[in-house]
Amino acid sequence: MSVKYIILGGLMFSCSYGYEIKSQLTQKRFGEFGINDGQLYPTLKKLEKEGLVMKTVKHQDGAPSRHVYTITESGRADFGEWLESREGEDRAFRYDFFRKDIFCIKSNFLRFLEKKKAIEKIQRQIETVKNTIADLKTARSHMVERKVDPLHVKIWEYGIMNYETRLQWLGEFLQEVKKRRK
Amino acid sequence: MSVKYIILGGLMFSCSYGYEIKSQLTQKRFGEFGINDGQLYPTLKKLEKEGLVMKTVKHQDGAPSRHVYTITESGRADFGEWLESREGEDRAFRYDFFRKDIFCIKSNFLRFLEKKKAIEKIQRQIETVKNTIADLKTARSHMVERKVDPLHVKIWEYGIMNYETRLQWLGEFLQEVKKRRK
DNA sequence: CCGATCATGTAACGGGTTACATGATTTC
DNA sequence: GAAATCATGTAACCCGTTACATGATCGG
Repeated sequence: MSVKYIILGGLMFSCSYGYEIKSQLTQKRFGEFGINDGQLYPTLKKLEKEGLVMKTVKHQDGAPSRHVYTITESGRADFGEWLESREGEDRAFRYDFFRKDIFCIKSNFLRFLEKKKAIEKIQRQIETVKNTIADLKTARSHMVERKVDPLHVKIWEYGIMNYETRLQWLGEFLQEVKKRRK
Repeated sequence: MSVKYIILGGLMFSCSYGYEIKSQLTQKRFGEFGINDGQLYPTLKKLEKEGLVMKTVKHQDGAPSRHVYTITESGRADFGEWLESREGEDRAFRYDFFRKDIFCIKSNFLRFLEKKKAIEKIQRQIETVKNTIADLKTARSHMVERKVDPLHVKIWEYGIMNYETRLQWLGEFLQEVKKRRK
């Protein structure tokens, strides 16, 4: 469901076409954070069928045509409703990150791994997280350079804070594992 | 895929049956963090078909039979391989929480909401997070009382740390939004 | 001429959720 | 007598990913 509103939200700023939506997301967000084609194009079609967006084909000579989508009044209404609603902001989602964080799930079963291997696994994760933080910070300074809306920068900083928390916890967790005899 | 290994990992400790696996997860993890039937039972069947677990039906008089599953050697091997592997510990997952955190996604579009409503939304989220932290801390003290493995408590604490980071960020984010003119 | 970039799509699969379906016993 | 608990399952659906498929232009 979120992809629908990521697209619709993008079209709230200005009309656009599939390829641009995709590249804006991947460029802005540094790398893997994109929409895959297999979801992007069918979603756009579906939104059109539902009357939330309107398509106009823009022919270009010497280049493939662009299917430019514009958000309709009904699309704006749908988006506005979603934005205002509490959908997805519930307490029910509170344990999500446990279930979805495979490193956390594995951590619960660390006793089934030799101590040495367990320690190595945590240390590897620490390195990964350090790299992630570095990348996020690089992206952050690019955002500041490009004078991106400070609110968007602030949201990005939430990512950095999250990974810094993770790094701190990993350090504590590593000590806890090292303390164990077996 | 994670459900497979959550089940298999549980069976590494001791053999069990569907209903018990389910209630252990929901009880231990406080509430909504369970497996739904629609996934639990088919997964158990699939694991049996793959030879990773072995089923024995335990008749009880005056109660429905229990289908008790025991992990096989091949199941242990499969689980051990997964646990040792780096599967799911990648950098590729670094932006996951942005995409999957609907409050974050909405935050990017806050300009399309009246300032007053945006502030209310953030304040509501702050309340939700405060409640979540309180609940997680209650669960934590129950764990300590029940003398749960300190490693599991430490993993639980990661959840608490995460939500405390979120709370801190929300406070900063609220200030940022309040600063804006429109 | 090869690979990158621009541009659009479809088909198949996989994992998870919701809802549906059954039925016995125990507790209030 | 109703509701909760114990216990098992299926069917349909939704969202997302991977892989496949096409084709033109531009830069090296």
